[in-house]
Amino acid sequence: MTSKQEFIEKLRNSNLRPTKQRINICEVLFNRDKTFHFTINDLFNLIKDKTGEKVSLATVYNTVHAFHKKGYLKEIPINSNQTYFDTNVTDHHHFFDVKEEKLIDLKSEDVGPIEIQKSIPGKKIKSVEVLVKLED
Amino acid sequence: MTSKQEFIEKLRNSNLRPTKQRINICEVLFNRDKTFHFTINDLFNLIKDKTGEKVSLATVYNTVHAFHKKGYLKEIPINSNQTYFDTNVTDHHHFFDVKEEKLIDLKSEDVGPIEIQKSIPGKKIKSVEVLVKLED
DNA sequence: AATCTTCTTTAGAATAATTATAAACAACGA
DNA sequence: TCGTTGTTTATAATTATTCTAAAGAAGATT
Ligand SMILES: [Mn+2]
Ligand SMILES: [Mn+2]
Ligand SMILES: [Zn+2]
Ligand SMILES: [Zn+2]
Repeated sequence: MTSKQEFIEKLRNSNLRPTKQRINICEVLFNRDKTFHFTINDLFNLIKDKTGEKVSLATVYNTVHAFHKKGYLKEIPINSNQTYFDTNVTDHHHFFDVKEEKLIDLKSEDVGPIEIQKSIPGKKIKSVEVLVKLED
Repeated sequence: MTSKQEFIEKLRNSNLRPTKQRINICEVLFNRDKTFHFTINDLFNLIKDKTGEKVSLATVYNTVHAFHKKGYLKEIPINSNQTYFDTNVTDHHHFFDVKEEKLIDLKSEDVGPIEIQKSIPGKKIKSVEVLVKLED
């Protein structure tokens, strides 16, 4: 499988040695067709389910944060008791289904360009994110 | 002072009896010119500073959540270790100065109307919020 | 005002997400 | 293979938030 080499590359780029545990984490994170929105706990449970091997929670946290720092994962701002991450690291917006606690990607076309008409001296814009909360 | 009557009204509308502690909380929350962005801890410390009286942390949490439920406070979605609230409960967007950890209001005109061109069957839009992160 | 009922305050305990620790272990390069 | 450096893991620590229950205050009733 070619993907394992990609995982190793991602890990090396993040200054992480490619260990069995980290490859398993990559398997769950990146071996999928569509974007993946998750909490650390989601990921932790999926690793055991999908690979049959357990990885410690500390390793999951550490690896996710290394990927986040490197830019392989995005953190989505939501007020929840858990932090949400996203494998889609491009600039994009979200629906958040409050009841289901699920994130859904919005394409840029779904929202349109956002022009910020205000600026703060000495500061520049790092990101612009739209969060659309959904209810029943 | 007329404001005390307003505080009592807000408290009653929130199904809270107007106690000394809650009036002090209102004093810090609502007796100001411009919008106030805060964490529970900010508020907790300001109460002691500005009124000279201490209110227990539990009471601050309870009162803030009652106001939030009633719609007198807004919760701002940010990934921080603490939850941010806002006395400006109108629909509006924010700058977030990542370094200073400070929120700044954006007027609707500063962002322009946002038209969401996608919908999810059975769900309706509850809110649309833009968060613009600022860096140096 | 005295009394009764219901709500409130508070200190402290409980909970839960995240981070830190340090000892056993694994990857890497020589 | 050996030595070095990075990694895993169980477990403890930290921290924001919520819960608990006893003592106190507010509101209603007389
Ligand atoms: Mn996404
Ligand atoms: Mn605001
Ligand atoms: Zn991170
Ligand atoms: Zn709330």
